[in-house]
Amino acid sequence: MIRTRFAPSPTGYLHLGGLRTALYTYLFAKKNNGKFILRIEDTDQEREVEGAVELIYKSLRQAGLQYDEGPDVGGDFGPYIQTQRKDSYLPYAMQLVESGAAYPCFCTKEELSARREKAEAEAPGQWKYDKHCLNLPKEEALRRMESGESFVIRQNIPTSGTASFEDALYGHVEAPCDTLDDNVLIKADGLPTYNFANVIDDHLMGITHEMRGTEYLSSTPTTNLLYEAFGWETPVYIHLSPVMKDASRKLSKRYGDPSFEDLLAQGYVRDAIINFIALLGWSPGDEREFFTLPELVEAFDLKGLSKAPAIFNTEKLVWFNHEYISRMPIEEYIAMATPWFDKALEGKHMDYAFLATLMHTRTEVFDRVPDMVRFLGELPEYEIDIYSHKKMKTDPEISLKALKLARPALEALTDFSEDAVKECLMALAAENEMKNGQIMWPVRIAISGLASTPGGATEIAYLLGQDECLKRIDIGIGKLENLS
RNA sequence: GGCUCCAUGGUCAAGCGGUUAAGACGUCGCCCUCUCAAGGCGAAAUCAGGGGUUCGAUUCCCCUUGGAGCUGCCA
Repeated sequence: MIRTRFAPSPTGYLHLGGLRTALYTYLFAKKNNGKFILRIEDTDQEREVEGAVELIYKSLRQAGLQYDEGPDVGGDFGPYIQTQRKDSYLPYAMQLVESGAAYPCFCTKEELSARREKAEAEAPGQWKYDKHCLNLPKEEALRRMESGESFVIRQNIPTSGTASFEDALYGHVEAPCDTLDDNVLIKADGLPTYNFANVIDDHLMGITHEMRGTEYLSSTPTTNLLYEAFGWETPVYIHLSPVMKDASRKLSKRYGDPSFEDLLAQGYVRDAIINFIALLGWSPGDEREFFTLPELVEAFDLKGLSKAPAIFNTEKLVWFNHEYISRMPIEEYIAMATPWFDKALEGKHMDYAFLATLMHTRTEVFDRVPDMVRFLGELPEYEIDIYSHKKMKTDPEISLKALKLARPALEALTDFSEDAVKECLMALAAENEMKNGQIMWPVRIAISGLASTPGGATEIAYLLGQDECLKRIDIGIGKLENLS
């Protein structure tokens, strides 16, 4: 039975790189009929952010990545929050101390930094812990530990040879032991470090495949030594390349890059985000590009994972979002768009269902909707030069003529439906031997005040209603008459 | 500095010794059209550089260059 885990630290919101790691971890488990587990790694109490754990639950749920075991859903291998497993780590560390794979260290931070400073002066960048406490007599060490003296437990890395592991993606990775440091396993506060907690918990929770970011690639030979020291079977390692903002920066909150929640709030739809994220660093191997979550489960394969970092390209996300929005049923669109319509048209009566038909295929991201429809609520200021359009063969003079023709014709209409307006305006063009565009363009400009709009003159006229249309046409006529 | 990893168009990427080097986004052009979108058609654009190995390298090896990560009592 395959078991994978997503193990975030509660240090803030779920960023997109984290979301992608969670996604792949979920997909791999589900593809293989395995279990997907959530574990909270909160051993760094200082960095913990209030409410971050709940945010992780919420984001994962919103993303549709339901975990089979986790803090808020239970499971047979709990607790799933590391601080709640606090007491289970030290005995394992002591087991290592017993076998010589680890040792207690009483060096204070002050002593350490003094020695480090001195060493740096002689050989810059060469400092490693000097194994100062390694040779303390065992009895003395135990006595000092029991006396309540502050201590940490360090991993005893061999001074020669190499440490290595096999990665499903990167293959054989090895590092010379003499470049590795005697890492702290148990901190002075009694809590384990990431590297140690991870080994213990993954083993205890029966994790078979360890998927995580490449930032752990170079520390894995070291931690793999721990598995060997315990005599435990190692999981399959699968390191995932990072999601970048540009060629040299990772996506990060510090530079204002959006989180999953931010994207949702901006009006990106969940499935579009997931679809896009899935394809950032993974390829199905064929030319499909639209996937629902179940389809991703079906298609997912480790072989499609990319080793190189992928740059988060917002334009493509926007494209995906547009596609997903265009494909959603109109009812769903209306429901999603209404709050955004309200934002720009508050208080105005308007046929939202009709407006939705215009906006449906024109919506890329919902937060762009208000600016697109605002002109319906209030006629924007505009320059008369937008009445001129070469291809439509219009200029201010023709426009004035068109508006003067359209004004009474529209006023005479008793049915102001879109079809009726269209019929009326088309007839007008024909009667006066004008091109359709020579009527339509000026009318649209007059009633919208914009060079480009969602929908044409007749659709906008219907939405605005007869009175508002005539008012706006009068304004247009006024502007054009003032010209001459 | 040391160690580890990575490298196909602007971006995501297919390719896994012989291809006209897919596809998508974006860009540009044309068509359609009452504007804008949408849609249709088309175009430009990639194997970082240098050595090998081989009959033949985008593909395998080495070096250089560039980038990333680690080098914390952070994860």
